[in-house]
Amino acid sequence: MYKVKEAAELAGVSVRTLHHYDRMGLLTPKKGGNGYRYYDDNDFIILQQILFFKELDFSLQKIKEILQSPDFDEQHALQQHKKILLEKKARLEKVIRSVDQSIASYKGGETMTPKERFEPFDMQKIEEHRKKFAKEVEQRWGDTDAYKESAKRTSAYSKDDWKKIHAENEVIDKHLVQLMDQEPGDEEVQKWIDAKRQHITKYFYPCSIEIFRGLADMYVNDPRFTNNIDKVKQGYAAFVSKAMHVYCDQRT
Amino acid sequence: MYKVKEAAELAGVSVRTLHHYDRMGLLTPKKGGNGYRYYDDNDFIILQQILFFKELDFSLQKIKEILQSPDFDEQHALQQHKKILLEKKARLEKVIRSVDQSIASYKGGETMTPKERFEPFDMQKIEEHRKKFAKEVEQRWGDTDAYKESAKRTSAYSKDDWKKIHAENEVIDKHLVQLMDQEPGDEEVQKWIDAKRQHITKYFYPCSIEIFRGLADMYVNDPRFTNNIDKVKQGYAAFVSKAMHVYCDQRT
DNA sequence: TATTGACTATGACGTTACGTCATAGATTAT
DNA sequence: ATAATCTATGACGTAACGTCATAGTCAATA
Repeated sequence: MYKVKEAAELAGVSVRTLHHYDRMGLLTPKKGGNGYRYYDDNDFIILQQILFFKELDFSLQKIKEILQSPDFDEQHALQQHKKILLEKKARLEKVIRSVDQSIASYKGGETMTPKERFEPFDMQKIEEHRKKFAKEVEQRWGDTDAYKESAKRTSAYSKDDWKKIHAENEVIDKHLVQLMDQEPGDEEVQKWIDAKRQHITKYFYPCSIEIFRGLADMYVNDPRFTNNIDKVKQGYAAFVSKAMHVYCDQRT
Repeated sequence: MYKVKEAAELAGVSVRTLHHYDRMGLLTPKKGGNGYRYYDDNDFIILQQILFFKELDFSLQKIKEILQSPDFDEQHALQQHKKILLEKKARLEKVIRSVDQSIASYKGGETMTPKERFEPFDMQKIEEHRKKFAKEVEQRWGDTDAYKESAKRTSAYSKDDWKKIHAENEVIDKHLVQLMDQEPGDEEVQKWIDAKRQHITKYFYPCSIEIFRGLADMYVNDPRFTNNIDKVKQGYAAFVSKAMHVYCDQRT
């Protein structure tokens, strides 16, 4: 039988935390006539379980559900939770790479312009764009397996994966830049535009014509995106956008 | 000149977010006679900078400092911030491995007992223990370089690092188990106890005699820890604890 | 035994970055 | 002119406690 402070010290948490758990009905120790909380061995076991799931980054609400529902599918919950953690990690890795690039820019010489600050984010913009459409898709077709699949895929790339993705994209851009004197409807141009779409489909999500057209618009309408793309070559954004529209028109 | 909603949509944030930034003085657009907020190109540049640093996981307060202090050492801030991110990532990876182990335990057969739930956490317990001491150390010697160094080290291990650390530890345990019929003060035993201390020093923190003694006590007093250690062999925790005490006694 | 110091309880506000109403005035479209 | 849409401000809600503030309880000391 330990009183709060002792119990808290043994478990390595704060007194306030135990108060909190008590109040929310997560861990309710016996109470003496004086109103004091007394923690016994059983309470400690529960507390350990709480801390366990907390380590796994579950919310206290979820933990309450887990510990208080005897038929809770813990296995499934863990699987689900792992996915979330992997997504978190992927996001973190993106962020770290961005910071790295920022640092590198500094070392490379003069201060970054505001525009340059956004360079590492081209792929993120694509992601944002996808999410917008994904919301619509979700509302239209619900939480289909295909949709889930694509959503899963995008958040599992490693550092090296991203490098590869970027590299492949550069190849496509290089070819298209060399074709900028051609008509947007030129066969060669259209071949590479198709490659662009395949690239997105392969690494991000099934890029439907609708979505592709949306991307084309974004290329010229979103200044952040335009600037980014035009870095490849002046006027490249407009050219690609036109070519993409031709591509989409041919397929509807 | 865009009104809030339009501006919000262009930037991909909510109207409430822009209200919020305005109120906290982070992004204050021009206001019309009707009290409406009007965002111009310059506001968008600022907003982009805000979003950039937000991606980097800075708090809005920090962002305000960065954007409003002309002599802010952005370079240094980025370096510092990267460290924090790497620590975050390391913690995340720990958690993911823990979840993996939990899942594996399920697949390995019967349901986990509460005790077994804590198995993956031996290293974390060591970490907790270190933190306790670290706090004292910090109060005694302040934020010294040596302390910072050791703190940095522990949160930078990769998946593979941990594997190696575990493997090395197992080797030590294996040898000690085979020496369990010897006296705790036996020379061979003491050699491996020293190896144990070196192991901790190498991978975690300079393991002083004081701290090592604390660990010895923990081995037998913290049931979570004891159970974990006794999995190696029944009675192993007590044996190691005794041997560690002998080791420490010899050195004070 | 009275007092002091350590501990306990409850209550309530603070934190972060907004989300989500609620209320009310302004603008725009029909 | 009326309705639909947009805008503003204000205020409460969120997660998991931290941090007082106030007041009662317990154990040791003078």
